[in-house]
Amino acid sequence: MAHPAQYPPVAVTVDLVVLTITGERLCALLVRRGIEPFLGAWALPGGFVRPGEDLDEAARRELAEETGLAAGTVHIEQLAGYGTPGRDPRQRVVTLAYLALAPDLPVPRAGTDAAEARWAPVDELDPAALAFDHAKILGDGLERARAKLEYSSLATAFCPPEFTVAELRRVYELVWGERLDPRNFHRKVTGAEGLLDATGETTTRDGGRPARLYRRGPAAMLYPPMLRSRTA
Amino acid sequence: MAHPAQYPPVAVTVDLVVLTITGERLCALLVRRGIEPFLGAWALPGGFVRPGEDLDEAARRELAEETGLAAGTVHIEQLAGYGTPGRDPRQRVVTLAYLALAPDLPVPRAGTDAAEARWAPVDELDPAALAFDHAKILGDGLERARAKLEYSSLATAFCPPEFTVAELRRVYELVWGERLDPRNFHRKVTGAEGLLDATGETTTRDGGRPARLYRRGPAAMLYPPMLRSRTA
DNA sequence: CCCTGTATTCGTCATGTTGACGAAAAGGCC
DNA sequence: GGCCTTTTCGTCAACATGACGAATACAGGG
Repeated sequence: MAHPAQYPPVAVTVDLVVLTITGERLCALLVRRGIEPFLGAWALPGGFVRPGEDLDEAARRELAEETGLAAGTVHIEQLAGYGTPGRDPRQRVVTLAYLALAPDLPVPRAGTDAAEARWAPVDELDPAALAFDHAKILGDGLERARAKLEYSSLATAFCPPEFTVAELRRVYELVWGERLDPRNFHRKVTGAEGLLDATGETTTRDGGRPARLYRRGPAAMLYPPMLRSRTA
Repeated sequence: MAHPAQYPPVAVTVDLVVLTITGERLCALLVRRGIEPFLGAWALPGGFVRPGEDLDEAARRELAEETGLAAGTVHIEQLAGYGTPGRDPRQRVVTLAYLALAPDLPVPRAGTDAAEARWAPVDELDPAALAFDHAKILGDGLERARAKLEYSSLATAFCPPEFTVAELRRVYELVWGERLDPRNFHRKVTGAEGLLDATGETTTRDGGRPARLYRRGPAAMLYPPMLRSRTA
């Protein structure tokens, strides 16, 4: 390992793939760039890692800045690193992408560096319009989220603190873009140990027969996994 | 996004978790550090990303330098980024860790910056003795490998080009540290579509009845997954 | 106040997969 | 030839899944 000083400096940033479900759509948080390069283009929220700041810390700070969201209520995890030379025309920039999942959020506020922010439905978004290599990062984030729904309790991160089985099912349906049988889904998730904690309350906000309300259970993993239909 | 120049430079490195199976053990490649800090301590192989070099490219280059191995025969994938301030006492260093899996390899040669290199059995390795935060990186790499055996064809990356079902089974047993029933394992992997391509040849190198030889099939994913026994 | 519509929740049944284990096949070795 | 080893093929109960019927429990409208 040679001494670092011989190499030109590299800037390190974090970028966020923030996903939420608003109404009937899976949406990603985008900000409109207020500076060059890609001035005016839509991009993932993000920013430079500050001196003395941990990577996770930087990601949580950026999330709070862009969404005004307390970090306690959102799930956040590292996604991957991207550092292809030339991905930022200004200089060498290596970015650590993070995946954040949140329940239905209010309209995002514009951050300090972003002229504007919006929730973009992922299925009607033109990936080529995104700045930098953010289309690839967003795609990787979506794939990670889709895959993790299978074997983890990640889907509950899209739900408010108390939710019904039907609301959880809609998370799966919207993220996977696939319809699931309500009865089999109900049997599966209520049978999975540690996934759901019943509150004892019910709600009729979905119409029809009152549905039991649940909270996130202690289990992080879903066993046995809930497998997507393979159309192989 | 503010301009990068206002922040002090950050060095970017790649570190490698290289795993192989030698004889009856799962081993990780370690190098003894020839310079400060942690002079004389064991560490994961790695080095600085060069200007104009992609991250994956840097990982493959380091792998080749440390093992003398053609990149074609080993599986390599990005693991995670680590950038906690102070993880390198010299300056701020963000590292991108990569996971590499290889079939049984010759004794590694010492790299340019490493005084010495060895295959360390992971089950009798003192994690606290590793330099930097390499114990955590190694642990994350092991967990990634263990998890990916479940739902991918990754185990074949530990095998030579032609292998028997029993050899593939031993990969699972050594990585998971768990014994698997030979008959059920055989049924599972020979039934998994696209996982194995029969060569038509057989071998008796494992003793006993001649075993059919297979090559890696086209499938990257293993469906349905092979689940570890949950001792929950 | 009853009737209808809607969504949840509980069952049933055929099908496929897993885990545990018996037993035959096919070589090496003495 | 007899024995040992390991692979490979079957069997069977337990379990999970997919498809679907049916009862339950509310809201809303006449």
